[in-house]
This record gives sequence, structure tokens and C-alpha cells, in this order.
Amino acid sequence: MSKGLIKRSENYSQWYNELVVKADLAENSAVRGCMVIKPYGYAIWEKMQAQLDKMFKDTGHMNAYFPLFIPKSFFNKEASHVDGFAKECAVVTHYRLRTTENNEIEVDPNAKLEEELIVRPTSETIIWNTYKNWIQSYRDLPILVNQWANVVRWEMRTRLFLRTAEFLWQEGHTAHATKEEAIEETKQMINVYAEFAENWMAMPVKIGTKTDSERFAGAVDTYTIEALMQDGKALQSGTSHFLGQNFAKAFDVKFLTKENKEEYVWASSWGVSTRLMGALIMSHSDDLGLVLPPKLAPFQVVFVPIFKNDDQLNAISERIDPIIKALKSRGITVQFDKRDSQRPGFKFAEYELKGYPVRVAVGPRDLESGQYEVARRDTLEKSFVAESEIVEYIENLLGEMQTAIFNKAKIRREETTSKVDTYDEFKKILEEKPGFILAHWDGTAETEERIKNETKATIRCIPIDSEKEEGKCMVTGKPSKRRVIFAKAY
RNA sequence: CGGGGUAUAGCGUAGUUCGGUUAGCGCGCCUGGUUUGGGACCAGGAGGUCGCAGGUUCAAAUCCUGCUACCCCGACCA
Repeated sequence: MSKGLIKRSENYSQWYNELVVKADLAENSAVRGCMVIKPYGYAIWEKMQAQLDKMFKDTGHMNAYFPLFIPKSFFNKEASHVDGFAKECAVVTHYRLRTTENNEIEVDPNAKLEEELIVRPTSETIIWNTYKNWIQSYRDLPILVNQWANVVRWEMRTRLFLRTAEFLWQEGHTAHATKEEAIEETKQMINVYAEFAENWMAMPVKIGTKTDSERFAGAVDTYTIEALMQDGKALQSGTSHFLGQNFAKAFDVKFLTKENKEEYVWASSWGVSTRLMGALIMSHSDDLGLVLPPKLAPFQVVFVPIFKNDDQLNAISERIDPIIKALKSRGITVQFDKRDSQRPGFKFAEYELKGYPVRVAVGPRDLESGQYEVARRDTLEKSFVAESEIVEYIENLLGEMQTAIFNKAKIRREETTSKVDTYDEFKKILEEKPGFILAHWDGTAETEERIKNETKATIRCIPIDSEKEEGKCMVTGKPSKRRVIFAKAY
């Protein structure tokens, strides 16, 4: 393992790239734009998955699985949906290879597919094509289904976790008898995401709706959770879409009401992806490496023994093993690093880089005093804790750290959130103190576009909790009823 | 897809301008020893089609042509 990361203040984006690789989370693969998620990184993703999956099931959803491939014709059926995804689709045209005279492999031109298959960029079309067969009556509704899957969007420029050509995600697709119920579902799920982001990722988010131009292709309304990274750029971290009857109409999905009337089905879809990994990394980590909230850390505690020989290590193990057992019985994940190939200093640096929340160092000295050095990753503080109290202490500390990490991120966000009333001020803040900027906007796509072109900042969302406030658009001076959140975004 | 750049061992690089021994160095890796409370040290060792294909030449990492991949800046995007 090579030494040190570049500092965030020197080059934030290089810091991120180095951190992802050096902390063993992921690396670039032989396939352009596609990443290999390494075991340590995948372990974090699995923790996220487990919790989200639980939350989905607690709100009445079940998992299912739909095909990776979608017939090309399905995309034609919802006009704005095609427009949104057409430019980034991978297409399967053949189903067989053959060997040439030179012993090379080539696509067999005789094995052309009648209809090309699209590698799913999202599954609305194949799912709604399927739902058509599942739904006849109001008694068949609602359908509350989620799928864990990989999708492909052929992006021009990619970055590990933040934007990869293939990524892992979950996509919920629900069908309802009424508009109200579908909207209720859409809102419920954005709240689930917000709760997950804040309580598990320790990442404060703003819930809001997207403007027309930022809305999901095919949606009537898109709800989003927006997080603010340490460099002042926003990251869209999860979306929940009210799809109206758009997909039901496109795929002709109708049902009979209690009154025997034929109606189109109402829909929602919602998703979060491995992008959350990027959000997690950029929310908390520092110049020494990853900082993980205890609830998502693959290992919450690591014991580093300090020893000169096997006898010492055995003596340490004898004392440590019962402590580890006690921690595990409380549901705390623990690692005991007995490697003699690395010295303690190396291990300290390594666990800091990888973001283990709590580190306990135990050497001969400590066995005698009956106190162990406990170091917490977020503040780097160390304290000596008596052997008899250490289990309790660590359990409390993990809880405390989860809160502390969230609070720190929240304070940072508040400090980099500005209210501005003039366009000049807006531009100045973008230069000097980037972050969320609350400003008035006249509600038109033209003004939004102009601001984007001139400053690269976009409207991240119209916050759902914003109070009404009469004002004037900072650009055109036209009336506005509330402030919206602007930021430069990933 | 437009503009710029780079390609030498697992990683980072020197050498390329101006062709000339066996392509050098750091990290990492292997072996042995000494070490071990914040990224150890010494000794020895392994590892290279110099991105690919062709050309010029007595001689090519170095010059020429073509190709490919990657990086940065734009446009696009969860």
C-alpha cells in the first residue's frame, strides 16, 4: 500500500479518485467505464442494500426480477422516455461468435437478431409491458415491486461510483388504482430514502421536486434527495418519480374499477444506486482516508495487538478474545489483526485509510495496566479505557459517532448554504463559497437554462419544506413564490 | 462526439529534443536476518514484446506513417 493521499484542499477530485482506489473500494476494469467493486467496497454496498431492502419490505414491497434485455420496440412507446435514454444505450445485435481462418473470433454475421435488444438503462418499459398481463381489476392493485439489478448507461465520461457505464441499483415499480395513492407512494419512498441517507449514511439531504428540465424522462413529477459534498457540489442521491398514467397508456395497462369502469393504472418508480457509495465517501472522509458511519462500516472495531513474539501475541489474544466475543454478542462487527508481517504503525495508517470507526491497540503495557487505547476515526481522539468497561464504552462510542458524523456533515452543509437575492451575488458565492444557494427564480425553463449556461449551476430542487416567500427572480425580476436550491452538481 | 495531451516492470517515473553498449531509479513483490507503542532497516533476488502494426537505417524507446487505449477540458448524464 502506498503512502498518503493528496489533500482535499489541493485537488478534491484527485483526492476522491485516490481514496476510492487506496481504500480498496473499487478500481477501473478492463472495460471502459465499468468498475470492479472490490470486497471491502462491496461489503459497504451490501450493508446499504440490507437496510434499504428491510425498509422496502417494511413498507409493503416485495422483490422480483425482470430481464436484462429489453426489445428495442418497447422504447418507442413512451416518447419522452426514449428521448431521455436513447443516446446512452448499449445494444445487442447478434447472438453468436465464430472463428475465422486466422483463428480470430468475430461476430457471426449470420446470427443477427430480428429485433435488437437494449441492455436496460432502467426497466420501466419491460416492467410495464409485464404489468399489462398482471392487471385486470382493481383487485390486482396495488402492485408494490422492487428489483435489485445492474443497469447500463453508456456515459461519455465516467468516475468510480459517481458515474459508471454499468452500475448496481434498486428500482421500485409500483402500480395503483388512483392518482392519490400513486403520489402517496412516490412521497413515501423519497422519505424512506431521506431517512436512510440521514440515519444510516449520516448524510443530511434536502427533499424536493425537480424542475421540468431536470425531471426523469417519462415522469410527471420527480422527487429527489440532494446532498452536499465537501467541495460544495451537490449530488443527487436518490429519486422517486410519480409517473402518472404515462406508462400505463404507453403499454395499454387498464383495469376495471369497482364501478366496472375501465381506467388506466397510475404508477411510481424510485431508485438509488451505487452512486450512494460516492456520496458516502465524499460526505465524511478526510485527508487521512475514509470515514464511515458505524452503521455502514463492514467492520466497526479493529484490535491491533502490539507484540514482539508469539508468547506476547498469545497473552494478548487470551485477554482480547472474551472482549471480542462480548462485542459480537451485541451485534458489533470486529476484526483482530494478528498479522506479524506489518508493524503497528502501518496498521494504524491502514485502518484510518479504510475508515474503521474504532481501533483498539493492545500491548504488553496495557495488559499490565488493564487499560486499552481506544481511538475513534472521526475525531482521531484516543482514550484509555479500563478492560472491565470497554465493551460498554465501545457500544456507546459507536452510537455517539454515528450522531457526531451526521452533525458534522449537517453543520458543514448549513455553513455552505447561502441565501442570495441578486444574480451578481449569486455568481460571487459560486466562486467564493460554493454550496447550496437559495434564490428566487421565475419558474421558466429559459431562465434556468441561462443560469446553467452562464454559471454551470443548476436548480437541484424545489425544496418540499420551503416556506412561501414572495420575491423576485434574481435574473429577470419576475415574481417568485418561493426560493429554490441552486448548486453546481456532480 | 469536438479541442488538447499521454503511452517505458504491478504502480510512479528517467531516458525521446540530437538514433549508438546490457533501458536507469523509487514504491511494491520474493528470500534471509535484525526489528515491532504511528507508515522499520540491512543484504540478496525476481520482474521489461519501451501501447500495437508497418516503414527508414549498419543500428530505433528515440525518426516517419497508420491504428488503439487512456487522461484533461467541453457537450451529455443517477
